[in-house]
Amino acid sequence: MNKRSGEESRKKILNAAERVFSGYGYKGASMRMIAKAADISLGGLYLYFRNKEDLYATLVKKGLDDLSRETRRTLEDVGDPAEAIRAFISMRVSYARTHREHIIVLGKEKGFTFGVRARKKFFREQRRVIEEIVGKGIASGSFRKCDPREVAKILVCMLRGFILSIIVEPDSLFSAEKCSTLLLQGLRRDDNSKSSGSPAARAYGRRRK
Amino acid sequence: MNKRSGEESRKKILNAAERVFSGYGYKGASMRMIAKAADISLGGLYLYFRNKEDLYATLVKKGLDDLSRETRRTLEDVGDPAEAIRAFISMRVSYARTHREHIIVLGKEKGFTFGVRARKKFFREQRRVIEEIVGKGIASGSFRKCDPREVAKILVCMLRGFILSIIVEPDSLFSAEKCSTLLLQGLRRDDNSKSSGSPAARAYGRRRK
Amino acid sequence: MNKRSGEESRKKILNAAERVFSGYGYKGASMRMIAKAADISLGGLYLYFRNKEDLYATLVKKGLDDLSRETRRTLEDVGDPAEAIRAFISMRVSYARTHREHIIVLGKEKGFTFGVRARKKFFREQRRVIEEIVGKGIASGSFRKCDPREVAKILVCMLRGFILSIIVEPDSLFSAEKCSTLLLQGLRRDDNSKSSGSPAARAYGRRRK
Amino acid sequence: MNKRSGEESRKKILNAAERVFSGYGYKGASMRMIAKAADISLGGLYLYFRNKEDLYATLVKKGLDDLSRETRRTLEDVGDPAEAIRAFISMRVSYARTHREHIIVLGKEKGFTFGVRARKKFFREQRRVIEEIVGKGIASGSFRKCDPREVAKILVCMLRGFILSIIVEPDSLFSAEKCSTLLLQGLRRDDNSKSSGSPAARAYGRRRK
DNA sequence: TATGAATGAGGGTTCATTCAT
DNA sequence: CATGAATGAACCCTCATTCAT
Repeated sequence: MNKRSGEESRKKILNAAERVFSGYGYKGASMRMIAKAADISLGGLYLYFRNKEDLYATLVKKGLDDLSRETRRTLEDVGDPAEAIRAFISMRVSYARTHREHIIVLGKEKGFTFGVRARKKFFREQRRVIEEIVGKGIASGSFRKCDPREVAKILVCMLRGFILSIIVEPDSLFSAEKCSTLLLQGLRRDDNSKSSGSPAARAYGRRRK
Repeated sequence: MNKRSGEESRKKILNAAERVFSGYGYKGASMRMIAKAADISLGGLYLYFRNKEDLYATLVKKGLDDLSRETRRTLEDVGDPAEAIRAFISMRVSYARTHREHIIVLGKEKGFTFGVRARKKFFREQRRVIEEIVGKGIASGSFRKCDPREVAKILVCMLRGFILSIIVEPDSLFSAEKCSTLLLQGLRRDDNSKSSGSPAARAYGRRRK
Repeated sequence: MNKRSGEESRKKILNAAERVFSGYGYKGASMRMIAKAADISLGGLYLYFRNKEDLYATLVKKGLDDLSRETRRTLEDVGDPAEAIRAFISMRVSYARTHREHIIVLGKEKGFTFGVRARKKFFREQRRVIEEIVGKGIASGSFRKCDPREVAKILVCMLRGFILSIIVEPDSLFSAEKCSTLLLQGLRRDDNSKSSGSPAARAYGRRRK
Repeated sequence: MNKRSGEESRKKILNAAERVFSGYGYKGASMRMIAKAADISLGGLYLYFRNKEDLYATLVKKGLDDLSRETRRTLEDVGDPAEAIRAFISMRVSYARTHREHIIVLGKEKGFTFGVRARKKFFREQRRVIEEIVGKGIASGSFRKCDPREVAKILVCMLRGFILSIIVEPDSLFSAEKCSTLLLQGLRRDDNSKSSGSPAARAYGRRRK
């Protein structure tokens, strides 16, 4: 009967579920697969989680909480905004690489509210953190004038892309260092100037409705 | 009987499938839903596509081809590297916004090789295009010295993140303009210098295995 | 693939479901059993009925409608109240015997509204019919004074018991003739009198709270 | 650990089981529900009862024994047959009303022999009791000539219907008084006569096979 | 005596796919 | 070309029952 303590089983299941969900997506993962991966019976899963969604939601919550904590920890000792940006990117990239099992391709279903909500909140927080850093950078004069909100969106988006890439193109990942440098220094040489918007770019924008 | 020409039916199906796949994900979409959306019988689907995977793969291929074409078209007249970068980002963002139904949350299954392969090839091409632009920029002296491959990876990753964000956080999308500017000019003020890599960032990298 | 016309399959399923439901009860019957009994695949069931409840409800509705029609037909030509009572009982008993498969031990579940509602309506109608007959009998002077509503309740109850007995004690069923006679003539000899309520009966009623 | 004496636990379980079975039916009730209602562990149930069926059977046996005892007690002091009939009906109706939780919609399964057997025996006994009363009534001249067996069947059937009605139509129950009176006096006025069986009734009987 | 974690068969339902028409 | 009835495997979940503690 393979008796173990309750907490132990719960953890085994969460571990297995993480692997399976991350490998097959929410819909693609079956409770049977998870049970097998956790070396527990099918029914056993339901002793610890009300249903598939509950199991998934627990996993998501745990993952996001962990990442939130890690973010706070990373930034608490860093004063310089540029350093903070570097540290943030470095941490997130490193975390994504080492916790690739946390990455779960989200399912789309009616009433699949929890995961989405938690994720939104998480990303809102992350953006706020970056906004603050950038804001401080501008205030201190070390960053040029720009819209901190927009920078935050871009950074978060990029990291989202990085995470997705880990799954679909793990052999083409960028380095955190290079990414930070690019973001901080830009592509142009220093003497270059500031035109915002160009004929070609606008042309495309117009061509499409 | 709903007679139409073969080609017409095929198109109807592809259109419907795009809508349905993009709305429910690969696993979440059922052949029945697609058949209904295409106003064709369930069996009819199988006259035009061998199976669900085939239908999906066709869709992906079409989408990527279209985007490839669009990319070439956008860049063919642009000489200046900075302009090219702007144009590229602008086009991709604009395209993603207007073709959000092309975006399909990818399914993961054993033997789901085609979509992945095609996608990889597409992104490899996209990276090559950017590499070229950046390479030219460096050669012409308008860009600072950097690794074009790495820049390409970063840009592609960012756009991937943007696309995913359209689905999961459509209210927090960045603007192409701001993004281009950030990438070209960077965050730092011009007089700032070039340290690559910092204590804090490296610290985190080390803390984790 | 065992192709048949849709209507044919539907009927086959309804027939099988009637047998299985009546033999095992609502909960005790499984869709698999029904499918096997109908010589159709499990999935095939769901082409004709949305779910188990729908299948059951269809069956109940059909049965009650049929019985309602039969009731009307039986009574439309009968003028004399006593004859009507006899005819009614005779019909119901005979119907129950020949359609024992219609009898389904009702399941108890949350949200199992349909069957219950339809049944209630049916029995309300049946009581109304009897009330009318008894009312006419009293008016015409052939029946003694009594409460037609109460008589109706009693008769309907008795028939309900009969139906249940068919399932649980098919070897101890009463005859419609004898039953009618008892109801019409009563147990006592004519010269006997009318005391309503007796010491013993009242005693029991009081003993219990 | 919730220590109590064995007998106490047994009773708690039986009480809980009665409530749960009567509320959800045999199939609808789960051992978990019963355990929870009895405030005992799931495994604990199986210390007192071999399995679900055993628990159910015990309950049925207890209920029927109780009712048998009640029946004997009610009738032991009643001499007059008419009074006995009244008392019997009154007791049964009153008992059913106050012990509605004894009523369990019976499950039907293969090998579900016990409940059925006990019930059959019980009803056979009940019929015998009534037969005796009616027989005495006829012998003493207070009842008209009729078949005591048939009367017994009818009465038992009616009470069975009453019990079922408590569950499915608790707002349409007849009164014991009125029922007794109807059975004793019949519907017809005294001067009415004796036809046993009528064209209409027989017509229906013949129409159906 | 008592617990509750564990099992696995079986429940209702969906779905990609096939095929006679 | 087109239909839609039919299939059966697989899905999520529940349940009676067992057994180490």
